[in-house]
Amino acid sequence: MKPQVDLVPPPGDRHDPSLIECFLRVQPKAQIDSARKGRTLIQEDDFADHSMLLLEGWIAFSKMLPEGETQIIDVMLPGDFALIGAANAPVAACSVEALSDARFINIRPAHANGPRPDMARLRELMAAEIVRTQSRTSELLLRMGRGNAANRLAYALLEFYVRLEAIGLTRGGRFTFPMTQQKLGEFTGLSNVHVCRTLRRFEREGLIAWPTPTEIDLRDLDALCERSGIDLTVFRNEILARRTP
Amino acid sequence: MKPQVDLVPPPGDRHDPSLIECFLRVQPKAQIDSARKGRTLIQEDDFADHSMLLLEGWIAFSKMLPEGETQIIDVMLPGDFALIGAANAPVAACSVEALSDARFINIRPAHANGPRPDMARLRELMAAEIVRTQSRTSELLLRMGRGNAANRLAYALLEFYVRLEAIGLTRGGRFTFPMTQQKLGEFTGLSNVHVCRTLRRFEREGLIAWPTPTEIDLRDLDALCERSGIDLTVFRNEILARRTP
DNA sequence: CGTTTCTTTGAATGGGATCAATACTTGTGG
DNA sequence: CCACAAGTATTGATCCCATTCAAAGAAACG
Repeated sequence: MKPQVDLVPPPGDRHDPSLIECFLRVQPKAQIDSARKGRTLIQEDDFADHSMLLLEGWIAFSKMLPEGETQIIDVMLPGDFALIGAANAPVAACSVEALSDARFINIRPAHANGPRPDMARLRELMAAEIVRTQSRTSELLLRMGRGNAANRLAYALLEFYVRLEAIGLTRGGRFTFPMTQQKLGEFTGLSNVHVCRTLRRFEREGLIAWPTPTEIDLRDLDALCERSGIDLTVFRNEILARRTP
Repeated sequence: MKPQVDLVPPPGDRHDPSLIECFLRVQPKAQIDSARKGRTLIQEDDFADHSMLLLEGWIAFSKMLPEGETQIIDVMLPGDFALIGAANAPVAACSVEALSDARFINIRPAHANGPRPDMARLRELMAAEIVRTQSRTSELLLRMGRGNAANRLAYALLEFYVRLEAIGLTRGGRFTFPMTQQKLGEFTGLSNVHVCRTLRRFEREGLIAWPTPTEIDLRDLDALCERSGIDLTVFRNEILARRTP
């Protein structure tokens, strides 16, 4: 696995420190955990009062109806922060599962709520990450309630693309995509069958391509934006960290 | 309008201070704003770096697709706290609209991030509120992706009931309900027509009743739980503040 | 008391689910 | 290295839930 240094820009680079940098400065001895693909880290309704910082890999938050129907609520990508529980709300709303091999840090409540100025700075960055998580979930919920299959899938693909591009994990419109069509259906609220149909249509229309089984290539961003009802500039402004305020 | 004292339990009552009490202790001179029913307080994509504390009334957070289709993301009830933006993420993901006459306080970022212990306590309560908001949104998203009309509507009604009961705004299964069927459709991702049909079916089956046009009465909580796939005990534990940890 | 907004009900349409069958991958152990 | 199993992708056929369109009551409101 790659070292976490990937997420830390070279010194001298003029930028706001990332949440990870900031946290590691506050808690230099934080323990780094890892999980293999498919591993469930937390079960819905389990006790949990902590947060999570993802260093590497993809992680899904999901919920299930009594009959077993599953919905993925959010996907964490490298560098992301997520509130799972809090001291006064110590119940995990979602199950947490590794969609790929992953490395992460668990943040205990006491690790961020102290009086020191560097912790205050850390909290600012955490608050911003929470706002962006809420933005993503809102966009997804909007399309779950009001969009059709093409709208939802175009949105999902663009969301992954924009977020991965911001951390340098794309080449052109191409990126590693570790989700099966089943999982993509759980994210978009569609059956695996209809995910397949809709993606094949996108492919026939030249919107996307599958260069390898584990990669995807967005070939027509404008068309995908149009289908998903997204304005890329506005969208980036909403869900990406701004490095130079 | 009622005084904010409604939300502050009588002295001598053994309990954890609510977020509102805690905030008013930290910022006693905070300005209280009010808005009439139907008023839009914030527009999607507007600048916003603050949070909101609702003292009285119902407030909706919503998003819109380019064609105008609207989805309500979350509804705030009296006593609720919501993160709208942050210093490092100063964009509102949602529009904010008063569903009834409402009174609220805007919380600036600097008002909660200081080193004082009472602010640390306030942040603990804020973090818990954010976790519960995420829980609600996750439950809604789950049903938006995987539930049918009956499931979604039963969930929505139960969510309002459980939250209102916790703050003493119900009598039996009965409570004031200021949303039109149109708005309820925007919350559950259904057309107003289908909301009407499904609610009438609930009524015929004895699950609910409309004692007055602005009130609703949940007459069979067990049946509503079964339709929505909710276990009331677990659900309360997830979305309600615990007053005696 | 007229006007707007909201609710209610019917009929027709359609998008996506489900069921089913076949290929294609990937991984495992003999 | 191959045989087999398990998971994943693809495509067709059918069905059903919810949308849309339409029109008429009912309630709220100035």
